[in-house]
Amino acid sequence: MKRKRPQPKVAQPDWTGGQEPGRRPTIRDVARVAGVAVSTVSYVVNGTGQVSAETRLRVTSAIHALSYEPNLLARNLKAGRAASIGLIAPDLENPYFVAVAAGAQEVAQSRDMLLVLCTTQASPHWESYYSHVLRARRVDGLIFLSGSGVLTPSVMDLIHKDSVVLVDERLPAPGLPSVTATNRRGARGIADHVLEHGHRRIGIIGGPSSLWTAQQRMTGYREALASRGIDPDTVPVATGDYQQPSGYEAARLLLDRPAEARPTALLCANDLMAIGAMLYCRDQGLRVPQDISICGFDNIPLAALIEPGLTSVDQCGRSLGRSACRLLLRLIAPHDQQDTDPIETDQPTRLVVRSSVGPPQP
Amino acid sequence: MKRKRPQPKVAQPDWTGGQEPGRRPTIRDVARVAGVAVSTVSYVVNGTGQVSAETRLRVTSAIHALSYEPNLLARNLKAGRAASIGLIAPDLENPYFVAVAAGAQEVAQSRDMLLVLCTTQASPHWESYYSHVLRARRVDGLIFLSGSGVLTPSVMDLIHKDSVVLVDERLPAPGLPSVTATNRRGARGIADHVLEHGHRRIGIIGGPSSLWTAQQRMTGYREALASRGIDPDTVPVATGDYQQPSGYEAARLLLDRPAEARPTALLCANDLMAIGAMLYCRDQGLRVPQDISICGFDNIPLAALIEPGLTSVDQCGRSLGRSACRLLLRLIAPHDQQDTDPIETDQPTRLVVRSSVGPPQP
DNA sequence: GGCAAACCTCGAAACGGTTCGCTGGCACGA
DNA sequence: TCGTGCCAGCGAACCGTTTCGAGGTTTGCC
Repeated sequence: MKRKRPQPKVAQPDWTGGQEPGRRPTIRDVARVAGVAVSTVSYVVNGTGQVSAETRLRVTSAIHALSYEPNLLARNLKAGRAASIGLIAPDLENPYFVAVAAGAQEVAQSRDMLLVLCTTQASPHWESYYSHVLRARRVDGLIFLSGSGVLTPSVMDLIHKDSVVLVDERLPAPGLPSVTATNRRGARGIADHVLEHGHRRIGIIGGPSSLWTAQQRMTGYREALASRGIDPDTVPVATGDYQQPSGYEAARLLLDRPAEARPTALLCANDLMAIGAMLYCRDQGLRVPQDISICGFDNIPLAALIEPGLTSVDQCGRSLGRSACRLLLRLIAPHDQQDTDPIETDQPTRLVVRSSVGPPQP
Repeated sequence: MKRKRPQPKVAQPDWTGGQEPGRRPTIRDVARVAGVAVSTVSYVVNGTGQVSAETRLRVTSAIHALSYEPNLLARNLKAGRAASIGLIAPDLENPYFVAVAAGAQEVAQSRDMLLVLCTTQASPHWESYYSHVLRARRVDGLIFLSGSGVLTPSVMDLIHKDSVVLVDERLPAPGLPSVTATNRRGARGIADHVLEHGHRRIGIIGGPSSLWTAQQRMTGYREALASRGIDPDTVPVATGDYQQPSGYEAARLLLDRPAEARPTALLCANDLMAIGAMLYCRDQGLRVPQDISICGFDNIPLAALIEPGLTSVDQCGRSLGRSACRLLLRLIAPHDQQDTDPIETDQPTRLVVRSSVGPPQP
């Protein structure tokens, strides 16, 4: 059904008439019904330009009559931006990531932006895939939570060209927008807390060593150990992937030995792994904290509910997500101050003491 | 900086030259560099049309030279669809919603679709807002999890006109695509399980009565009670909002009375409220399940980790999300069978027995 | 009365793709 | 030699907006 441009537009049936059911009214239909030019309708819709009260009325009533809604795809094409931001995160199993997403969505919502959610299973393949797709879609910006820690050149390239805010990642080359918590200080603090109870045989369950957060937390632990005269290099370490099952396995690795050689405390690089470790202890009949002390990191809601309550380090994911999104929006639209505000943000962490850490068995 | 159409395009600097830093290459730039028509480039990019090997090579190398990426906004405008689906959910605090989202994203990812995540705080205002915005953005379809239960006429209207899959909602007027679990049967099953332990004084913590799931679960509870000769109308009921604090408050309402008048078991319409109730019991020194039995619904991961383990009804949110997304995609692109497959799906639920339910105190 | 400044309104060129229909050239067979 | 048909490639319309420049009408002021 092609029209070969007959008389300009007059031959068209008056929209109110033969509907062509599937079609949705466009600005042109509105213009025709209202008897004005397309541009005038646009001015009315956007509140830009000068339009007399009478014309405005005609247009608005035409809009209602047709129940016209502007096509945002077209508007965005014209504007060159999709009015949405992308969030790239490893998964939604980890409540911490969910909290970050919730924070970002909260800010996006308040700014009439849409949030596109992409999960990568911590694989570089999906990370790079979504980076490109979102870029091609002209999202206004990206919030990037890497689960793999490998920032491929193509991703890095993109980070330089586009508005990207890194969360939980601070590159050696500084100057890239990023939002993190004070992981190292937090880790050092909780390790101090454990050591203050008198533990000397410590075990560490670390995160994926390619991840910045894991490195930082490990550094914090080692600083605390060294400051108490324990050589960090003698401390047994198992590495997990920040997910619960890996905590269980890591605990088995560290604890499956005679009691007198066994660590009396486990420093876990995140809560999910700490909970995995607690589950292992439960299965083995080891009591927490009497037989073994355990601490985590992140302070996910679960930490408060599990028995015993898990001592952890709070880094409010939601607020991190909010900060990331706000920073991103500032990068996109540098309304006022832009070089006054820092481009990197460190959010303080807070030790949350519950009951999973106690003095070692005499 | 307007050009007033001088010589058609020749005056333009050869793209490789003066870059205009911000600009990104378009299909026209590629065409110019490759020395072919725009349409030819399009054919190469999409693999449609007939293009000789030699020309194809010229085009692809131009594409690489410019590192051209097609503008998906433009493509989508032309196609009239955004190649993405919207997910409208109350919030991300409830792990059940997160599971649904994860399932939907999983399917979307496998189909090269983007997932737009919108949270509504269970308010009709945001529900209607996002319905319209997503429609205006020409998303291909919507997955709708209502938190308010009030489907305003404008939302209903949209549901009829667009591809929308309702989750956890079954309208009186059938024929609307929807995905649910067998809430009523599940509720009846878990109530039976509790009653089999010999409880006679029961309390119910219900969900928001405007919600279909809450109604269904309540009906299931009442059926179970009636079948054991307990008049459901005599059973004390408190209504929460499916969130944890409301469970705490509801438990206070139901349990704050002398032991001999107190329910010995609490049927909670979801896990979050059940956990709230457990927290209240913990604060009051009531032991679960010795002093009081508690059960939930949803079987969120927390249910397995809290002490004591929460007996619940599993409705795999992730799989519900997957089904919803698959159904949606089928509605959008009815490739083969379309009326053979049902448009409404009931996913079976499963009773998960843990240790929060026991016999009443003698 | 004349002129400038507002004030409205309109037409048309973008934005960056896809796709339809057409054409020029070539190989083929009669 | 001349159709015929096919293949590659081209040009232009179109998707639904925004926005610029220009034109026509009032209005205000001297």
